[in-house]
Amino acid sequence: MGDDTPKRHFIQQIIDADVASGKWGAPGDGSVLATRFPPEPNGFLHVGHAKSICMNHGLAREFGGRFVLRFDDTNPAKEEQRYVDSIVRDVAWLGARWEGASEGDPTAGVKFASDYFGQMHDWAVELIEKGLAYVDEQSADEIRATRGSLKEPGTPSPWRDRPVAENLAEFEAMRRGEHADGSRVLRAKIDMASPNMNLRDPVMYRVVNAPHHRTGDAWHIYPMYDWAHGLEDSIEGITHSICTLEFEDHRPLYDWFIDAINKGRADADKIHHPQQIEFARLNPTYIITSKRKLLQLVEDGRVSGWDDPRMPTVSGLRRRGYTSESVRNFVVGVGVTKFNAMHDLGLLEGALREDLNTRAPRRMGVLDPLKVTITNWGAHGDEERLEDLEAVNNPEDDSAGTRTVRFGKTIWIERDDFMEDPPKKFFRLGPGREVRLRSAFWVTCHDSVKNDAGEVVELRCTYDPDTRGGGNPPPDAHGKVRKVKGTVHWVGDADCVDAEVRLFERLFTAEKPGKATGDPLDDLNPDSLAVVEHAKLERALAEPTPDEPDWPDGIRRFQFERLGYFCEDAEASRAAGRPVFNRAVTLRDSWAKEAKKG
RNA sequence: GGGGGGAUAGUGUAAUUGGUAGCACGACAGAUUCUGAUUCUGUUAGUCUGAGUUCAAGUCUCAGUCCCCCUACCA
Repeated sequence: MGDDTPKRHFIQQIIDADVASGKWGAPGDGSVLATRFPPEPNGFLHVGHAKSICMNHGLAREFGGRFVLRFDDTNPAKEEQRYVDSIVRDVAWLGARWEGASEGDPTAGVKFASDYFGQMHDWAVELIEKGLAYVDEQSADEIRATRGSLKEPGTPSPWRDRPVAENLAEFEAMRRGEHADGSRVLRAKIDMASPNMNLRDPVMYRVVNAPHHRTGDAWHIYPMYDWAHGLEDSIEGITHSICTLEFEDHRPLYDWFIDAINKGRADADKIHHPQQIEFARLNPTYIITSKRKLLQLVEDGRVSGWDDPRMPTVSGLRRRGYTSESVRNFVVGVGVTKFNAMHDLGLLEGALREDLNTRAPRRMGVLDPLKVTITNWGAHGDEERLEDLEAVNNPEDDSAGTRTVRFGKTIWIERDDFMEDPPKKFFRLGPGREVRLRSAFWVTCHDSVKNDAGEVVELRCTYDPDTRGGGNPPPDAHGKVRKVKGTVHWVGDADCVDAEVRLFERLFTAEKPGKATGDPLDDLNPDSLAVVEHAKLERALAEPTPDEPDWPDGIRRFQFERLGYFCEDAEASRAAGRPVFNRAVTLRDSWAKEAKKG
């Protein structure tokens, strides 16, 4: 305590003890550790999966062990190749390198449960032969009805005690596709009276006469999760099979199946028995992670797709401008426990700001442009004159260098940065007030021009040539130095590009979407997307410049000074034929807080 | 009238397994600042309840309370 020993979460502590005792190999040899990420290819990955990926991969890396990426593709009805492709891409983007990964081939080394169907089938036959499994001909409804309830035991199936030979023959018929979907299942013979529902003769195989995205029509039976999962782990030599809390009740079954296979075998022939460990899933505020609800958002057109920048999907976060580093920092910061927590979404946003603050080049952009005419510019007949000024790219990183911004008679500032009748604490432009234009000059507002509707459409200001570069002017005759309270961003009219900027807010207005009515969609934020059609950005933003960092994912990210962090939406830019930027997150804004107080 | 898990400042997470309850985020106040950003400093606030064991309990015992999960041929 008080020292800098790293905090070890409970799973690390379990592994520490296992490595020390040599549970899986020689004592002290961490290379025997093996973890896995086992997604079902039936949807897109979201932040919650990111936690699992980072933890499993991080553990393997920390101990020098193995990390396996394995698809749990045991249900052909719901699974598709396109999900495999997106998941592989997302896992790689998050920075997790799985065993067998290679630069050239995205799916190199990726494992599939379907590759083990043959082995699983043989083991199932073994259980039948041991009298530990039987083919049940009851319908799904009958099975459900006879399973009992939480407080009452179930009743045994009439098929429970049929002869081994018959079971073998029936199972073989199922496999060959001689039975209709739903007509038969293979069940483990455990205990219909168990207080743990999972042990009431769970289904191991069901008949599905449908093509599988990888095995085609080779199979007519498909294994259930409980039967398959531990076997997949066993085959791959997984030592610590880490899953979420709701599988705690399944652990006895996980162990039962492996023990059943090992029953009667000599020690040398026993299959590997991994340890299942459960942890609490990630549960950020203002977010939903239900695949069903996420799908509904997409299908109802509430968002533009799975990768809409407002979506909590990995692809959404990526398009929003999140870095994989920030996502990783967020999930490790949240910790690993068995407590059902609520994670403040502000932590995710903060992780992004923290990362981008040090890395993102600064640029200037005006979202809601207000014209400013410098009335004393060109007082000697050179009104067209433009002046190049040097602006620092990143005050947090000297190596980021500087760039040139071009100043002239007409410039644009943010409409918010002017008030006709400003309160005392407003440090920006107002009648008679002086501010600094970032990296440029100090200007004083003398006059504003209104349109017929009474809206201010132009500011007429003078500039002070002695403040070139933005620095303080020389002291006056009495040695007094003029001060200015505020600095505002701007773009020069002669040196800006027209762009579309998309501003995102949280997708939901409630901390726990759906808490009030049961339907998260009732808490949708109607203002989660605001499109700025005509922002004016400094020219450097239009095309990549050599002074920009090499982002590993190729996504250009910037801080628009005083506004927030933005990334280029390359796809949308191409489609629009002009730059399109997405706002990832705003800067912290203590003025907005102050202004709200009144 | 079942089974499985969990409870430490507002939020999240530690506490050498019985020995000074710490960290991060937030909030608040101040300093610095060519971004009302960043950075820095300070303040704030906690062991679910009640008994018990002990010199000493977040930690051990007992009894409660509250929360989450479990009745798919999904994973």
